[in-house]
Amino acid sequence: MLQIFNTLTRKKEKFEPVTPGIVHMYVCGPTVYNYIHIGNARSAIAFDTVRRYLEYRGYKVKYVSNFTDVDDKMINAARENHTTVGAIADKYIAAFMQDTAALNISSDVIHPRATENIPEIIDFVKTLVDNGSAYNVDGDVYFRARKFPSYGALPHINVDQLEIGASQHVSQEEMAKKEDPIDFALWKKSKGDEISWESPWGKGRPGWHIECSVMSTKYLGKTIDIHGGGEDLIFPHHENERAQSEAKTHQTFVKYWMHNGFVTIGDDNEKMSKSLGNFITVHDLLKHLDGQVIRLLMSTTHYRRPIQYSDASVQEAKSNLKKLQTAFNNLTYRLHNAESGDDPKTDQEVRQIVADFTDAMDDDFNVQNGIAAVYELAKFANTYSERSVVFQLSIQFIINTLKQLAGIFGIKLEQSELKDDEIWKLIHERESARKNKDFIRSDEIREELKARGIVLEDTPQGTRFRKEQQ
RNA sequence: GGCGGUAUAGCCAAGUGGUAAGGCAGAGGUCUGCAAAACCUUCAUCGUCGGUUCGAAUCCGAUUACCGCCUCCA
Repeated sequence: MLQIFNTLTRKKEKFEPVTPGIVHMYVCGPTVYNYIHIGNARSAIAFDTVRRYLEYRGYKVKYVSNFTDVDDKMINAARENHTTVGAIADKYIAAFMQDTAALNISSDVIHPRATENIPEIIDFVKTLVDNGSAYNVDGDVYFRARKFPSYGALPHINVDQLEIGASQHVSQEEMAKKEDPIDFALWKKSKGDEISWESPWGKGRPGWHIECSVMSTKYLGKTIDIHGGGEDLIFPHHENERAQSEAKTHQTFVKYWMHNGFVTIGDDNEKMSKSLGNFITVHDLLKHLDGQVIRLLMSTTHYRRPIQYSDASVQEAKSNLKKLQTAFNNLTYRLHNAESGDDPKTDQEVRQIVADFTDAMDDDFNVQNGIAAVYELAKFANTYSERSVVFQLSIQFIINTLKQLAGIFGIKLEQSELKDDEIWKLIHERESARKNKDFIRSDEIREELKARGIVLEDTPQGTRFRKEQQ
């Protein structure tokens, strides 16, 4: 039985989607005014891993993740670069697609943009104004938060105990306009020449929270199964989404709220964020690091725990990735020297490991126990592939299983191929040199190939090769 | 000030009452022409203090430290 920790109830709950067999999930995406940093990547990876596991469990998943492509930061970025908000968005959305592809995040995602849903946003806000949930003050529209009975339930806060302006991000003018300090903007009046749209309240643009409510309900329906994002979004962003959505539809907005922990960095494990300026972009990281390493590091940390990003954690992920690839290579190599048929006892042991994996992952995506099962399978694979007699079908079964389970973590296991004839010649030359006990020549060849990134390994079944990763 | 999270070996980390999974790094070994890879062995009493219990990392109380949120944030 799959259980998910719901931020709203702070409990693990049995997962039962609204429609049996189908999961509707929405994950808050980035504001596209810069390259994404590894904190953004963490969120995308965490929920992509959730998605892959749900699919493994047989669910069909419809996945929506937005791009916030208009807000103060977008406007400032456009101004600084003497270009348009749209151009900034296009540039960084393209970069986002590249970066997330390198992290092997599924591309089967609907990516709506706020600016492409303006009429729907205006309609949504209009409904809230009409039913008394929101009010217009001279072109700015605010939501009456206190009027929503359960306001504060998601973040578990008592509205009266909020320290007004604690984060020091709200201007005096804005405070003066609101009926109540906790009210939040649905629609922002245009300040002169900045990007804007016509609306019943004059020229303006959407507030931040409204886009997610609009796009979530538009693409996935009034009640969705999973809504995800970083834990910094719990309040106010997700609480505001919940309030405004339910004030409009009078139905539960989200069944399971899921929030991922932060990526921390530095000796004091400080949260990585764009505003703190301590961020590493995925774009830069990929220049010298295999995306699969980052993927493994992040998908094997439980989504609610912080990830300490450091040289040590990257190194560990590198080693572990290599471990998986090696086990896969060892098996694949041995496939050529296997007896036909299968070995039921081996298959049974593999199935047991898969059962352990599933048990772990069913428990709120307990990936540490899940990956432990995968490492056990890798060890089992290595031991098996060194047996004197192995069976093709069993090897193939282990390969398929290893590939499938690693795939849930976003790790692609593929057979490396050597297309270069010259390299093959050298490998064959070395084999005959070894037969003639000409170890000087054979070591020479091994060194030469190593310098070209190809490592040779001698086994009882012959010489095998692998490409050395960077 | 309010709310929440975390504290387990050098590092990452599992574990919700019965005498501490797994991984990385380290050490020793097997295998190998030498290697590589793999495999085997080895490496902690769970922040501190007190309590409950036959028995606690696990429950209760207190305490300390670090991190996060309180309308920019994944």
